[in-house]
Amino acid sequence: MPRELPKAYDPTAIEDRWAEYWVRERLFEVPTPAAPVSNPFVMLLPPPNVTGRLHMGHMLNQTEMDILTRWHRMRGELALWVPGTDHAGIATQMMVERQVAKEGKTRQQLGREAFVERVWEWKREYGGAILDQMKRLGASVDWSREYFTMDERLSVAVKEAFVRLHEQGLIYRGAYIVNWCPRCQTAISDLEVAHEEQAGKLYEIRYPLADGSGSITIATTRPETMLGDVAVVVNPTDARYARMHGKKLRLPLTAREIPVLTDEWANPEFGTGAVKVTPAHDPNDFAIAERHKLPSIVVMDETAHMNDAAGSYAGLDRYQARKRILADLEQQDLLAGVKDHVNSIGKCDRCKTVVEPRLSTQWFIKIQPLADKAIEAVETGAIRFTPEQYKKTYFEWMNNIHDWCISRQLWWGHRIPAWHCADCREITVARETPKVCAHCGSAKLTQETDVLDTWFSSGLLPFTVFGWPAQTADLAAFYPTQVLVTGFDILFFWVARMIMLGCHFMLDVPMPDGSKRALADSVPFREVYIHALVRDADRQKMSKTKGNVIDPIDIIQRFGTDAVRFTLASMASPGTDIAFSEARTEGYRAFANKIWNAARFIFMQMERAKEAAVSIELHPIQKAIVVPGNASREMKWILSRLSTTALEVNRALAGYRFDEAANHIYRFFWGDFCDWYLEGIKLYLDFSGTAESPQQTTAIAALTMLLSIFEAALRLLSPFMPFLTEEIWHALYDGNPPLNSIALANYPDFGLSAVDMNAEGTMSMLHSFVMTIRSLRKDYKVPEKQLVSIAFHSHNQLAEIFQQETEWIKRRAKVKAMKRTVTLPSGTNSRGNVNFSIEIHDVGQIDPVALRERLQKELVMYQRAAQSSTNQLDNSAFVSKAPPEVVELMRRHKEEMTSLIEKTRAAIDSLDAVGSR
RNA sequence: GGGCGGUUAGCUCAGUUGGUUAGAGCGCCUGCCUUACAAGCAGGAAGUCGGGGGUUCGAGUCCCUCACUGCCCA
Repeated sequence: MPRELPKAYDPTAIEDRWAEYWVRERLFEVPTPAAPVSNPFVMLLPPPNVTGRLHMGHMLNQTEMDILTRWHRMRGELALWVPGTDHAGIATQMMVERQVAKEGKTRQQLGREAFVERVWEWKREYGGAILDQMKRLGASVDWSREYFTMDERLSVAVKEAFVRLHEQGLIYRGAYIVNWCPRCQTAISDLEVAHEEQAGKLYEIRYPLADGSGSITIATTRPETMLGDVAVVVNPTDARYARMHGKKLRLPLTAREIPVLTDEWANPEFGTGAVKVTPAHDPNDFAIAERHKLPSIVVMDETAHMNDAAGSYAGLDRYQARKRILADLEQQDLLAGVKDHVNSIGKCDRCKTVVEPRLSTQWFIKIQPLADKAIEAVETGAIRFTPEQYKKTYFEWMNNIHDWCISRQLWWGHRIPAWHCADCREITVARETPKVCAHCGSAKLTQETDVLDTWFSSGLLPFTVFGWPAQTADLAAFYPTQVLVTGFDILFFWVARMIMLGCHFMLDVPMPDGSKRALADSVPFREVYIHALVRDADRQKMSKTKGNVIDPIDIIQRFGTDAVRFTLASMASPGTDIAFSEARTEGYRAFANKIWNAARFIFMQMERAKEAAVSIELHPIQKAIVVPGNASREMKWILSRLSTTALEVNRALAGYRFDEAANHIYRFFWGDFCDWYLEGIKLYLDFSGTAESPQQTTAIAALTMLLSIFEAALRLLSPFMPFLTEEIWHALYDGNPPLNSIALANYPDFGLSAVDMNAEGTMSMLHSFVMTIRSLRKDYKVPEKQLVSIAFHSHNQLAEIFQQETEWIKRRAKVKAMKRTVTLPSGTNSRGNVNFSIEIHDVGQIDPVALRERLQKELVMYQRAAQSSTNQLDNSAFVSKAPPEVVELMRRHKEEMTSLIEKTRAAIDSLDAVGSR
């Protein structure tokens, strides 16, 4: 006996239980296959920051991945989804620094070792929060393979990757201008800088010639950097300054003299045409200085305060210094002008502090050789993007790529495996801590203090999680992964870098059979699916400052995980951001409730059967549903609808059309299964007859089919609503299912042969027959419960079907008597289409004005449609050029319109006749 | 400045290679507590597909152009 279900669907009562069950039963763990598996479905979870909390973006991302994984798993493929977290260098360090600050200490006071230990403590305590939230979403990941980017095994791999790149000459160290965040006190990569337009000023400053023969006026947006000026450049073609080439200028506020040089960079159109050169604090100036072999003078420290090189301004922060410098210049009458100017300033992605371009010694990856392979991988189709347009964005970036600054002045992260020699000043890069300097043999070695950019380690994940650099069985079985599902915001940060690093390192790893690996098999994943951003219902980007952040856990508690998952899936159409609406989620909770109640109804019928001592055989997870020889029209129809839906869902999911898949299932479940099938079947579920009476035989057949269809439909829905379907599925088997989980059952896919177009066509005719009667009833104000008599006219074949289904029609349309007429109904109280006409009797009071108005409107619409098809058919070009089936379709359409016009006219006429009586 | 999108019902969005009367959910209107479900049932209203031009027998769909709007990169 199936378990009793509560009357109302309550997700909170079931979801925690199953979420916990799936993890406890280790249902989704995938051991290393003993033998090679063809086309396994392998996917990596984009690791959330270990400091993170689950947000809607994660939920969308994880819902999509879970649907894919569950779908592939149910299709019988090996499906492995690997979860993990990212150590998130800056973010995590910041968090723990704040914690330490509450104790009145700084990380410097603690010292590096003690501080890093504190971070580990923090991670052990709180680091699992986001993955716990993920468990609540029902994500079917393999928890036994959970990774953390700072794990020992992954750290070894990071070290190995660094050393190899260094050996290959692809990592270099040098003093260059980098983006420096004065708050985080570390270098950051170009990608971590967000540029913003801001209203600023353009200051014009006079630099007097040293020989007293005049001055040059330069224009700058950052006067405080002038203390580090080493030259002024003008365009060689700029006649205004021709006489000054090579002369010396006296740099105001300092005791230094700097030359006037010529350089193409100076734009005569911009400002005054003369540009100050501050190589240590501007990337363009740095390039100019390189061309002219100029020195660099750093005038600020790591915190963007002026340093000793800034003379009397030392100690001021950069904005105070600017004020003071401007005041001093003005006092000396050297400030020639101030103009409004919109300039673009770079801010640190993480803390929004204005980035200070700064000359410092950093580690870089020579990126071009890696980028070349990464471009080729996408060009040759070894990696496919969905939506395809992102390919362009990818190429755009890849083709204009710059070397990647990978060193960070942080303590939390993978420390660079390089050692500085105190004696010869050379650097030794090594896998293991070296005893002596590789260059001079000295033992005075100290390890590099910098750590690696977090994205360096995460870029390696697709192979390091499977054991690289060792040639493990996992790596052989699972690399490359199948797909990466992610948002466009980390396309460059992570996706592009995984492609570059994957292609680079994996190309050297032989295939499982020992043969050489091609580029197409070196890629980290074969497909990239990029999803949209989740916005609020007003399409605003969610942000803490705006206060419009929707907390997924909160929304889950109100509507259930299944409803939220379904909302996200149904709105996830590629390339369009999701405006997350609660109204929509409410609608899908109603959908879940609908299915819940369908289950209750079905269980009641099972109960009734049991009471009548009838045993129904429940066929589990069968590949195909067998239609009995004497199957009813409705049975054939619902099976066909299920098959069609399964076909469409499978096709949609293969193309990442989660929205289409979800909508097909929704329409099937509610529109076909509940509205028609479940209502119609009530007619046949009469178990009161004696054993083996026709009545009971029919009932058994009907219930058996009902159960098969419902069970299969649950499987179809399961990847989208795993909790609800798991609950009902277990109840269906009275808590004793053939498998531990519906998620392990196979996914419905009955093939094209199971589609019965004839049955679908006939049923839709019957449906429109019933709907026409209902519509007439409403038009003629027949009370809801009152039965009516009808007369109908139709061509022979269809009329026979209507007659065969008399009982069904009577019940569905509240009809007491149904009569077939040989001729068309006279027109009174009648409606119809090209296939049939129906006249109802026992009508109530009508609103002739409103009805007439509506009929008149319909008439106009039909006439317009008829006219347009007549025009087309009269056009010889159309008839000769359009495909014959289109022409034929148009003919039929015209016929149909003509018939509708006639019938609508007749209805109007009869209405007028009634009115005039 | 360079690049990529979007504009379809009151709202949020679908609309495959051009082809009948452009669809869905929510909302709205009307009537129903029909014993699975009022988180429901039944019926209904609602769009000159951003403007203009072009290609075509035929354009929401292809091309040009304008307007508005979003994002990415510099």
